[in-house]
Amino acid sequence: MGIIRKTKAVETLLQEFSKSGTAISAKLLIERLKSKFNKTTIYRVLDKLEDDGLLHSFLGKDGLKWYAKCHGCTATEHQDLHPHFQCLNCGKVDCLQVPVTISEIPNRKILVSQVLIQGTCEECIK
Amino acid sequence: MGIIRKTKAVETLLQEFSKSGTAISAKLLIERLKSKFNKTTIYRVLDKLEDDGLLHSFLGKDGLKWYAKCHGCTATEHQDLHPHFQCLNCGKVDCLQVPVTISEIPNRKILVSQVLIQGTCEECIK
DNA sequence: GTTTATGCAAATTCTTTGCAATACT
DNA sequence: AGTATTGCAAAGAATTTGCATAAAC
Repeated sequence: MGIIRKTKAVETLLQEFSKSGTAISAKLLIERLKSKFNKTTIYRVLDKLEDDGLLHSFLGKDGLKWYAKCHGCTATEHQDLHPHFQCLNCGKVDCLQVPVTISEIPNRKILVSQVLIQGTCEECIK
Repeated sequence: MGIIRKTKAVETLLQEFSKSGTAISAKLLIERLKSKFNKTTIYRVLDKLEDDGLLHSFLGKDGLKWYAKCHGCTATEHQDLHPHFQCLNCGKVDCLQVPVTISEIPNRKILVSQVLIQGTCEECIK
């Protein structure tokens, strides 16, 4: 909630997502930016960016929290439900734009759906 | 791997899954069975049951490991990829039998897919 | 100047490991 | 008897919290 201040940590993290295009785990970001920012800061900024609809998160089978850029989300509604693909060989997580169809479920209201597909990625399949 | 001994812990855990029909988190099982078994035992038995194709696991958005009974899996292949539904109100996780369609992804080999749908469950929607 | 973000250390939470004791076949 | 399982305590790993300092608006 609230306004996002354009601090160094916020800008740096947003840059990481812009230049990568894939999902990135909190752990990886902490490792990558440990000379510049404290891990607590990274966790807090990621959390805030998610709150404000700039990132969305999901848990990989590795138990780590992964973040990716949202496309068309707002602070109140996370619409960007694209599936994620995690390579079981190299661990990389990509955002996919393939459609996932989930039929209506009687008596239940669907708010969010999280699809994690696992397999072998483009690089590792070679 | 190896033969599953029908120990009390194994039998008790399998019973929990039989009588519930829903997915159950390791944490909940530990809480529920803490007078009978050590948490280490519960983690280890769940792990073994998964290895042997009797249970499968996934991570909820809560960061907890959830387990559910497999249908038609073997120790070598986990075929039971039904989606899970987690109620954001009461936290309960159900196994659903609705179909999920994921189209082929070029240059990638799909091995596993995990679908977690979140929303409001039958009870909480009333 | 006031509010919000940051860094550090410590605490939390879930899960795993080592090892001696116990139970299973 | 021999092997796998169990319990307990301690270790691990990721994340969160409290609080004083620093930066943003």
